[in-house]
Amino acid sequence: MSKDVFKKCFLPTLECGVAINKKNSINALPAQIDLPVMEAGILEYWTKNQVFEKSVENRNGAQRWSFYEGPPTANGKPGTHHIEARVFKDLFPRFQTMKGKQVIRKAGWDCHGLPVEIAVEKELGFTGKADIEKFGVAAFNEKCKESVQRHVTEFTDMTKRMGFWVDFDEAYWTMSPEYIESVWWSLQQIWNKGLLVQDHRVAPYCPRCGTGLSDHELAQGYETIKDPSVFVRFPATSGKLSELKASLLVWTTTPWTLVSNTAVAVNPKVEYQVIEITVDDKTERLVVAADLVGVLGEDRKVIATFMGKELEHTKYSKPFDLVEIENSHFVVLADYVTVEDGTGLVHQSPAFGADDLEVCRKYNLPVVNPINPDGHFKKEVALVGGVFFKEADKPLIKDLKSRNLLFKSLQFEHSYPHCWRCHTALMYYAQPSWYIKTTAIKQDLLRENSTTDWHPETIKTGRFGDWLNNNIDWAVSRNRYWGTPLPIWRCENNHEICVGSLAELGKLAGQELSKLDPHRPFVDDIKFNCQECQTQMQRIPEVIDCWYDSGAMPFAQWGYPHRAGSVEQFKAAYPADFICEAIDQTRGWFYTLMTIGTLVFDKSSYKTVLCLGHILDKDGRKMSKHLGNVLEPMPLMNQHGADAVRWYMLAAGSPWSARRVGHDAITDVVRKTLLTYWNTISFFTLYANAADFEVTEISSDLTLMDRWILSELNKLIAGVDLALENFDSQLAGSLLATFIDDLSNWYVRRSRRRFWDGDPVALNTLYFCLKNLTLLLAPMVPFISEHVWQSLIRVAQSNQPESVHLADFPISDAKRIDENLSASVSLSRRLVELGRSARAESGVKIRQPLSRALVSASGWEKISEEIKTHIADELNIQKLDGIHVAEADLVDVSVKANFRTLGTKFGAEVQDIAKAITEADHTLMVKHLRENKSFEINLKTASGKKVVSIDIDDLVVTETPRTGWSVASHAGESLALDLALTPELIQMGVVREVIRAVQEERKRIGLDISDRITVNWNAPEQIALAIIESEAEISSEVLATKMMRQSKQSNSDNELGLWLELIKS
RNA sequence: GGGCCUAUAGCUCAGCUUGGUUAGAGCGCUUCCCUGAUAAGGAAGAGGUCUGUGGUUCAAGUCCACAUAGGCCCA
Repeated sequence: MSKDVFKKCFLPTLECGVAINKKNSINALPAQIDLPVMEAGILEYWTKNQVFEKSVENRNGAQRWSFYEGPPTANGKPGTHHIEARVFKDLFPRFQTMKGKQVIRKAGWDCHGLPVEIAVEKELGFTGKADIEKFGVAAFNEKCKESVQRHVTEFTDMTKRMGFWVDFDEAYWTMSPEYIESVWWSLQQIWNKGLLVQDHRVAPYCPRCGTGLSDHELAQGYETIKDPSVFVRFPATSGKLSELKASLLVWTTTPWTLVSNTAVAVNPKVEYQVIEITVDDKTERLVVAADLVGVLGEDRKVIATFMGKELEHTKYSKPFDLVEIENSHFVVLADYVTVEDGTGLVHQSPAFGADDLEVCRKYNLPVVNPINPDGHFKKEVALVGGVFFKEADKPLIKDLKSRNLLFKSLQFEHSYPHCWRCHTALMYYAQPSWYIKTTAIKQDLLRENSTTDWHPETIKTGRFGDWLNNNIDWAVSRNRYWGTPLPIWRCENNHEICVGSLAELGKLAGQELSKLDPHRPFVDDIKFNCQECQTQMQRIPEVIDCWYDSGAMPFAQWGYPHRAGSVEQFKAAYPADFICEAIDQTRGWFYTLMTIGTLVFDKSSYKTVLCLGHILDKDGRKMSKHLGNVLEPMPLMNQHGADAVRWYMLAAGSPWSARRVGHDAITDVVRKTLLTYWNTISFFTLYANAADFEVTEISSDLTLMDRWILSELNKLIAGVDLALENFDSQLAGSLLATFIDDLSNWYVRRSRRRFWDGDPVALNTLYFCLKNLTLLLAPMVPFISEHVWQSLIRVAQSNQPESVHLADFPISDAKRIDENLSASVSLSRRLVELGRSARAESGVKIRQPLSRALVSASGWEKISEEIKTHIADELNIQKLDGIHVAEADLVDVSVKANFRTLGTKFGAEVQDIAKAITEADHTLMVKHLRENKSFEINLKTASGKKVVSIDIDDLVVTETPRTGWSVASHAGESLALDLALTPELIQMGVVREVIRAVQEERKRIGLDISDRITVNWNAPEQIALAIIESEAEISSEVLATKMMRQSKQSNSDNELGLWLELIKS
């Protein structure tokens, strides 16, 4: 069907909400469906009727289920990974809404930060901060703002297309003045607690560009280079090491940092040895970790052994005397020191190493930095003054050698970060920076994490728990332009004040500032006098980490506490019942959200978190522009349909494990599940239309098949509900797919005749199943379920809600669940499979009736006559019997040990028992067991003879007739077909062939399923006799009012030699 | 370099919590069958060193250790 045709038959139904045909009965829906076209219509319907808005309003006064939208950074085009998170962010709010909760969904946009700045710099062709300053901060920030707005449009389009319901009109923007004010307020709270402080921080820094680099920039610029690696002697000058005349042996790959050497770190728990070696007749003593003495060569002697902690405060003579460093040069203890490479003694230069800085700070050691921000040693430094840091290695090594301090020098190949813009080797460089002292609230964070519900659970104590346990203070300031300005003003005498709102700032400055753009450079222009010393205060230059912005969204999205009504809005939604992002957010948003919540409110911002795995390309690699394997979301949805993509993300794999995405994979799941569902809908409408079906209560005279499918349906409702409560969309998906298969390929298949006959009970049962199935599918595949709701459910029941998404989630009726029936039907389906297998094996077509089959299976006795009829009918067999009716000596019995039961009973003896069972006379053993319930086995064991008793459950028994039968068996169940044919059976086979031929002809010439016909026919004599004899049966099957043999007509070339002509009567 | 996650059929994935002797599903492939849901459905077959190596156990895809590869985060 073409898309245009489809639109025609689809849209009118939607427009008026009722069927087009005048009887107000159900329309037959086409068997094919074009998902993308259908979805366009649904999107229109939702917008026009404000269905999303209504789904929220409908739950006014209901229990709140709070969802926080993690704002995407609008610094580029949305990718397929953005769909992934958004599918899950949509599913659970829809589900909870249907369950009766109110779920307010506020969109959000993360606007600030280096990623945006870099994108703009690229656009403008900038290479560094100097270009930005030249261009002007105001103009640059304006460009950033424009860039954000441009990309937000693309995100909005994608989000709407995929059916993610979120409120864009009320979206929060982290760059809006009221958002920034709210962030300021929270920073002031933290400031007031004394947890926002300025400190030195060692960060990767490009000396050429004059700027620090973010981690994400760092990751782009690793290059493999060769560096010198030197082992240097630091002679001890105090304590036992000095008495032993030993030198500390220190290893480093950055000799240039030795100029500012401040201390040597050892691990307190590692064993160190004083080793005496002799090289070229010179004997010396060196200190290295016991595990690393290998670096000293083979010829060595242990003089003394110390634990690292015993060496603390041992003084040594410093390697260079080029800069002044007071109260320093002794051994310090640090847990991070390892014995994996080097010597186990680590040179400390706090200006150039984050670990070094942290360790030295504990010992109150000074931070000395002999290098200018341009990467060159300060002019006044002897030997290397004015030299670029990387160039200083050579002269320094030469100098060490001349003073006999160099023990060994090698070349060392490793990957080292370079500036991704100019390829200059980066320095780790100490810069003043603002910190939030998160280490001070570490215990609170661990407490909050312990009550957080993580999915999957391993993250809680694993990745996230580890991260919290190793928590370091949050370096929150950035020396950049496009970000929330840090609201701290400082005077000449270093008095500082942290401002919490524009009103407060206005008061301080004595001017009306409520309309001030709080961004740079405007905010930098606000100056006022210090209240303590009256000198001028001006804002410090830094902006804050954009991760703080997004982590502040629980309150900042409402403009809390400044905006009117924000206090109530915040309280009603804090903490969130649900947040959901991919795993890379453990140290990102998951962390900042919990940390800011705990800092400001002493309570984490979320109760439950779903942590998704990443999606990968079809070859298992991550998607990146660099590799060119990115799947664009819009074309993906326009090709397969948003529902198809959604179903794939939700159901084809676990939410929390990484998954591959490719076109073929999506096509597969759609064909299998969504189209089967649609086909069943289409099948139903075909017969409901023909029968003028009307919905009624579930009838009391249900058939066994009806009771079975209703039992399965109620199990499904309970199962899907539980799975979705546990955020396990894969389980929900597989339960739904199994039910769709049960419904389509067993219930409908086995009940076809009832549908042909327009049986209202069957139609009503199927309708009830489809309606509930549609409700269950609605949160996962909102488009096709809405389409079915509009074109079937609301047509059949005009009193139903105007959208499936305004309906309530079904409630499972435990009274309708019948586990015994379920087990029986399940067995019957396995037996049918065996029967088909036996048919295929023997080459006797199913169209050829057979007289009898024998069944051997546990549970067979409990199977009702009605189910037996279904098996017989499906296999075209006249009579089914249990194997017990056969003469015992005609039956083969084979027996295998059931290890599961035997193993638990007998443990280690199980192998001997299994052997004894195999060797026993199976026929006798089974006979004995059936009569006496137990059977004794004589075992020969190492310790002598032993008798053990087994029962029938310890065996897997397979019984099969010995001769003249076609047998199929599996796992202890078997079915045997009696292949003997009689003339009567053969004639019945012929009749079936004829009926099939007529039906095929009916379809070929395009008759409607209810058209009555006259059949003109001819056939060879033997076939003709059979036809004449069974004329009544054939007529009724093919809706013939008359059957007339036309003996003059010649035989056709079909298998029977049958000639047919059908005339519509 | 460290931590965590993943590895099962040609492809996409279940199964592992709670070990049981013939490891499943769908798609794809081959050969058949069925025929008023028919561009659907069914059966059989080919296709698996359950990444590898050790260990625990009567028994390991499943539990443990190590290794390899990929992913994520951190250095």
